[in-house]
Amino acid sequence: MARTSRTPYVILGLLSVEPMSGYELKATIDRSISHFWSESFGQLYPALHRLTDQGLVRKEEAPTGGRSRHVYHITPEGHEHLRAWLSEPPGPRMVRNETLLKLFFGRDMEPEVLKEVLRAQQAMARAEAAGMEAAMEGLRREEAEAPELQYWLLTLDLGLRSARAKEEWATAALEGLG
Amino acid sequence: MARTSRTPYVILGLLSVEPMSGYELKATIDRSISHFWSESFGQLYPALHRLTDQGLVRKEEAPTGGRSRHVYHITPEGHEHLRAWLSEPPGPRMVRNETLLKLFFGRDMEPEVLKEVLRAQQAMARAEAAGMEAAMEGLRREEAEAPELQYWLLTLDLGLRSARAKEEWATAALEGLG
DNA sequence: TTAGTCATGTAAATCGTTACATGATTGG
DNA sequence: CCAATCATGTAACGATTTACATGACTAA
Repeated sequence: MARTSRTPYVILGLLSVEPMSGYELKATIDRSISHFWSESFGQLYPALHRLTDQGLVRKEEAPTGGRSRHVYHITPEGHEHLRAWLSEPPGPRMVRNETLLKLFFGRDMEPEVLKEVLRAQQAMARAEAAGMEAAMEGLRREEAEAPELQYWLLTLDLGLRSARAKEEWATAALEGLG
Repeated sequence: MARTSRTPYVILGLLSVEPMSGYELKATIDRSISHFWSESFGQLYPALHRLTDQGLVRKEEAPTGGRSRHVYHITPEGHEHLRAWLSEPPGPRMVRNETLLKLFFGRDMEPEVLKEVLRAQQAMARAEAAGMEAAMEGLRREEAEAPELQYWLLTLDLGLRSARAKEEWATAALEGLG
């Protein structure tokens, strides 16, 4: 559990790029920052209400036909709030890696199971790296004019390098196990 | 939040190496798996009680003078339970990286603040890599005979490679920003 | 004597996921 | 007509941290 939820900041950040509905926020999160962040509707909708009460976002009714739809806009105070958070140095990440936890106790695993876990990690890392590369290419093509492009690429680049490191690690580990 | 807590498995895993008290479990976690896992007393003590009720660990009174102390031993059923969990393929990790979240919104940051964040990441990654190397050397020296050695080194090796990847990423990013 | 460490525990508060509930629209 | 998608929300449950409470032993 984080001492304070980051959900409001994710919302403010995304709304600073473009006004959106809660549903669209969820879709955007899943599409563009899912490699390092996730949110559920159960967090998003209540957070949007709180942000509205605090005057950090403004709600606008924008129904599609008879289908209700609320588009949220960031307010100047909201933008200020976002910038204040961005200026704070990020605290120490909370680390919880279940795969490493299992490997740490690898002595109690069947050698074949252990190798399978590593092969799975290797394959996943390879796929992840390919995904990052594809996403980077896609961004460069489709968002060539976006002023945020370099920042978005930055996050993908760490994902790519991490995935490659993980793949090399799994490969080396499998070799080491014979 | 994880659907089901991993705390009991961490406990079983560590107790499979050596019987320990709750306090020692916490110290061991902080010392040897802190680079990929953490637990708090608020989780550990209740979990130890539950595990005792389930017969997966056995409690033994081992006071130090007038200071109460409970040493927990893993039972055969506990070991079975641990092995069953280890055989399950690890699920997809939940990803939440606050630093990347901030960088994603880097357009709203002062360029100097952004660079400072990256330099801090670079320094942290360098220190982390050095720490991993030191820990690996330490393990190789002090736990040379431990049958778990190669598994422990495995987790440190991923930490080392990831730290290096991060350092290279931060360096490249700083160059890219001019 | 006092700070630090060893040692065990609980309560409050919050965070976050999952499941559920509801209803309109669109495309096959 | 039916499934998928768009759209908004709540309730229940479990996970986790933080703060608090208590007390003994140890070394400066």
